[in-house]
Amino acid sequence: MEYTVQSLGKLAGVSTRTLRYYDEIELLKPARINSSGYRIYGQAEVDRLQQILFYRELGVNLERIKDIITAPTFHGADALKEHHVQLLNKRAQLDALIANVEKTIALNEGRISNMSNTEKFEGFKQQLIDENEQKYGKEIREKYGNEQVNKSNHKLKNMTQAEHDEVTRLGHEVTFALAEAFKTGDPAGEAAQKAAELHKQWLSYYWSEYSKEAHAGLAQMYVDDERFKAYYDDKQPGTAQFLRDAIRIYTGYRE
Amino acid sequence: MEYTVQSLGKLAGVSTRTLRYYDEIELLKPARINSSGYRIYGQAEVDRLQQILFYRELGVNLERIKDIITAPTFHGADALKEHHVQLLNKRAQLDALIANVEKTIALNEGRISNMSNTEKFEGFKQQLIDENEQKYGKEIREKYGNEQVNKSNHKLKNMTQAEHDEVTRLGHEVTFALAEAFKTGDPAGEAAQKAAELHKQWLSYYWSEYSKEAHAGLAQMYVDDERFKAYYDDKQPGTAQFLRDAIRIYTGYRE
DNA sequence: ATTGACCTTCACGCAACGTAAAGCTGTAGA
DNA sequence: TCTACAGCTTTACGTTGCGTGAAGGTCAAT
Repeated sequence: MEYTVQSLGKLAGVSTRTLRYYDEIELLKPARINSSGYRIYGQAEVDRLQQILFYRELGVNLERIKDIITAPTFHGADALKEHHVQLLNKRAQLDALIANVEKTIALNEGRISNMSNTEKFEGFKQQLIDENEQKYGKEIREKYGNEQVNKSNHKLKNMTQAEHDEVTRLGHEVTFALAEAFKTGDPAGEAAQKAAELHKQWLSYYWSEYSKEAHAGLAQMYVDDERFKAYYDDKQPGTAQFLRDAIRIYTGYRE
Repeated sequence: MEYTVQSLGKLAGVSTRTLRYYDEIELLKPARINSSGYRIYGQAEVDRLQQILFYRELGVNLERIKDIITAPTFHGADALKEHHVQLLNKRAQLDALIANVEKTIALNEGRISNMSNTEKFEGFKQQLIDENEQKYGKEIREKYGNEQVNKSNHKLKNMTQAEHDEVTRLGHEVTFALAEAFKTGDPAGEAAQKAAELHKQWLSYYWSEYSKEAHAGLAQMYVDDERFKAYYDDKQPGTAQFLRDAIRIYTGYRE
């Protein structure tokens, strides 16, 4: 089956402008251009568009979608499983929001007597910030100084929902890549270095400025600090140390 | 309890920039400005912000949110119930999307053998309907009752491609016949009555059950509502009113 | 008295399209 | 064969909802 802009748009529920735009930014090129200059799409493009829309639904920006699905390492089947996890997350968040609106209605009707202002905004954002601050904030401050953490908080505070989703997604990617790399056993190998790279990207959402030294220092902290260690070693003991080694090599700070 | 931009932002999970922007567009003004020019928000603003975020979550644009919640007819409690309905809809859509991704995974793994291209976009398409809902749904509901709109959505969702093509074709026919009839200037004439008849046929694709009263009511809405009026008056001003008159005669509801 | 985290007002930037404008193509009907 | 008219093209400016400095005032603590 072949599609023109209009028929594909109708099928997928997007505008023709959107398809032309996706062509323009090289996110989704038509299979071919016919003799009259019309864009003609085939089955491969239909499937690719589906993938694109999954990512878009999760709030990933188009530039990153392009990077992801054009990467040589991209594996459609894995991506779908990741979508599945993310969509379940999203549904959990939606459930929280529904609980919120139900509670607010109950409050209005006098069926319950009080509701804190904090509760009134539950479900709009994941409460990653507070959790992080409570669990690790204090000790990180003590050991590694206030400055970095403050800056980190500043960025987190001003993060949009989309960015927040993005950083969560990146976090999952790091975990996944790290688990894969761990199997190879080689922290200098390609897989491990890719994981370190992803970790840097993830980190740059928390730090206003990146430095290799700080990155390496953090990696050491992952090993020193029991909680961080537990987090990374959760499924595979030794992962925290493996990550530290990979990052040391990545940053060039080997001692 | 009083809040500054930052504390309110933190509470609600929005950036300080967002709050200043909402002030700028008069969507959410602070309760007062203190002696140093700082924005100070109180409880009323907290509650209003919650309402705003509910609407925003549902994809309503800020201009419309402003119109809705500043309208003299606005009733917070009713709005919350509407949010509840909409959020449940959204969850249903999300479930459809999750079903989609699960089915796609099953297809990839060979557990099922086929999946139509239409199915591959299920759960995305639903969004289009939601958007329509948000744009027009609420006002139509308010004015003309809930039932009709719900039924309309249901039919639209379950339409096959062929039916969809047919309804589109019929829509064009209506437009064409109406333009022809308009030239005669006579809403009781043969041409105009033919157009009204076509309009009824077209309508029956959206409504599960036709009634003359509802038909006449809709025709009146075409004149009352600016968006619909603009649609029909696009090429020939006065067409909306002409159609209403023709339908009134056709249905016998001359009031 | 100096940090440093608050706050303020401009003002430009950006993603992801929407929306004409101006013109070519393909085919169904007079 | 001519004429509509939907449907395709490119070009280009407009819009929404903020992000992101810059330049500077405020407040509490050191």
